[in-house]
Amino acid sequence: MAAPPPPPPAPAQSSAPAPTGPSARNHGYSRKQKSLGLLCSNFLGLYNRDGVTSIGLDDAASRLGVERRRIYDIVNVLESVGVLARKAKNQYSWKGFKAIPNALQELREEGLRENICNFDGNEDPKASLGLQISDDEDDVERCGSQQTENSSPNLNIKPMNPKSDNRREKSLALLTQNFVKLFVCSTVEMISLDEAAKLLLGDAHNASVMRTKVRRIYDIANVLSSMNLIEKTHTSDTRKPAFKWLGLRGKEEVPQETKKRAFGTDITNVSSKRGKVDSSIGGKLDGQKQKGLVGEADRSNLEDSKDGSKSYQFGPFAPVTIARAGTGSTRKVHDWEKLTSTYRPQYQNQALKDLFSHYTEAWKTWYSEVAGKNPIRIS
DNA sequence: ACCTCCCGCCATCGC
DNA sequence: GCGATGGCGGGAGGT
Repeated sequence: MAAPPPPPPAPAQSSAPAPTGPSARNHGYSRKQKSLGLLCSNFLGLYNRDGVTSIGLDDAASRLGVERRRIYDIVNVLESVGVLARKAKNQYSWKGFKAIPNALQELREEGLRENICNFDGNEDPKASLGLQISDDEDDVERCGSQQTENSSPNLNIKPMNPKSDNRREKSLALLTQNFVKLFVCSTVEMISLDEAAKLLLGDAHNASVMRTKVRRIYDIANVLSSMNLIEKTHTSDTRKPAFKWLGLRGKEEVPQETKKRAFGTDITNVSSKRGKVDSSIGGKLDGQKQKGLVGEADRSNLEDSKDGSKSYQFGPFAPVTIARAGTGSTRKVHDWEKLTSTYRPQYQNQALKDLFSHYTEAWKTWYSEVAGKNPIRIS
């Protein structure tokens, strides 16, 4: 792989238990520091900048201090929404957030074509959602097995043979796309976890299958929420976990970071083993209040952005402040059609770049401090 | 006790 | 045969 930057005592991919140096401190280990969402935020912070066109998985893994397996996870969902495109083995090309609108548009069209949509939040979704969500096991009857295959340019994973199609069918990427279609193709703004699970799996006749899929949904949701495409919440009534679509608009309300898990508010996934904390790195991070690199930069930029009197709309990273636009209580924010056409153009504006450069600057600063004085090098 | 979801084993794929 | 991918679910942290 590339010259491994000295920083993170490289958590061995999956080798020996890497005896965490001097007895791990007290700032005990916390899963939050290793969430997929956080990892994704860091990943984006690392690569979302000018000049980055190609991303090497090994490079990403070592920079982020995680094993490849985790990189595959985020890369798969990022690819599903167009941010990345597989180029070759170990190589992905960075498309950036500006590619999201198109990707979503395509997913939408695809979904409409497949007749996935139009279910109303309240009704029994399964009925209307014609998702090609065959449940495994007896799924052999994959519908069309290719629907996803022939459209989206970068949403796709190569054309596979019918056999591997089976695998593809259960892939995180497909699940992600279908999950997104749920929102993009309908007018619902919020979908509860189990609703989503059912929609994406058909009625889980099998509890274990369901549990597994739910795990996947959590995975997906974590990265999507780190991009602010969705927000984790819970149904007002039942309090059941749910996901709110933020899509290309902003949020209208600050997602209280105080919530259980505030993705993108902490930095790094440095240590590796569960139950361990890299004393050196972890400690420093701790001390430096690695907080908010992403989340905050994000938010603060919102400020900067408002200055950006330039009429530009924020995308996934929409500043909370700005997003307040339609404070209407009952906004069924889903004029997708309008949104896409409206946002697409603006997406490629300078302001967005500024926002991210600021954002990455913060990361860089932290990185060089914590990780050792070495500047970041993008492959 | 239930919810979340990290972790890494191991089946597959592609060469 | 081998490295790259990534499905999958055990089980531990979080609430």
